[in-house]
Amino acid sequence: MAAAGTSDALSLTFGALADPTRRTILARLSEGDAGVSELAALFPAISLQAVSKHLQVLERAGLVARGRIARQRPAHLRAEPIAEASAWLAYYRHFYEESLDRLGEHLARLQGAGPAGSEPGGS
Amino acid sequence: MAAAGTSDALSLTFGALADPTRRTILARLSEGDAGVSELAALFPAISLQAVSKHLQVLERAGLVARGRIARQRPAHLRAEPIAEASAWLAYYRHFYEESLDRLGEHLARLQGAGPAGSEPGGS
DNA sequence: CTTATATTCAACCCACTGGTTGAATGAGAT
DNA sequence: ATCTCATTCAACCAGTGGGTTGAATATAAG
Repeated sequence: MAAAGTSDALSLTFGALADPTRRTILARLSEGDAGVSELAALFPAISLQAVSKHLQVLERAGLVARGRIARQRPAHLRAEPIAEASAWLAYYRHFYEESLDRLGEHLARLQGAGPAGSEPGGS
Repeated sequence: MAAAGTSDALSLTFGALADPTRRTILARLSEGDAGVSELAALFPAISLQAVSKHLQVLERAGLVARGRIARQRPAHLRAEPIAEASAWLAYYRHFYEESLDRLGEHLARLQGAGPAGSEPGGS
């Protein structure tokens, strides 16, 4: 069902973001463009082809654009869909801001413990 | 292959958000708690059981908590995972803010001005 | 032209997802 | 106890998703 290619932009974006490998790819891309092999080197456990597929998912969601330099097809981060997702989430902001008032400690944990390893935060 | 129940919180959250039906449920819940039948009434096209399953997905992601009032199990919005997702996305904020503000920044630089940048404000 | 590099295509596997229907459970109402 | 409403469980189906391997397609370099 769901007609296979008919998902809306938000669903594509959240769907693309729902995978740790892809989030790591985006984090890497946030530090500069990179080709498939270069990205694949970050994931010794999975094949180059799998990374290529991840890139295609990100591309379909509009989160990366691909160029062509020599025989490479470097991926470039596009943040527009992230902005859209962010805007969608922002609607719920007052809910968690409310709970932040009551649960300051929990907030500290959310922001401090944060995404392990692969996630952004470095540099 | 992801070991079935081993996804991290962020993946569960984004995964739960990647479905329009579930996003609609959350939107409805943002206006007040509701039971399954009440929520199912919003989706004449799909069965009550399907809605119940969606609720379970949202629950697994921590986006809703369930209570018990009479013979109903009202769903209640929990925004903490949204806050986490928001925090993750926030890392990429400067990318889209940059493109929105690129012209302004460029002008500021030409004038030798300091940290001009327009206040993010909204979001 | 041949070879090496970078990436994609194709076929396949299996787990998970979104949906269905039908039966089972839980808890008020009578 | 029985009936009824609200919800979940169970079995099933088709489609998708993440992964694999092997072959194919550019493009650069010798």
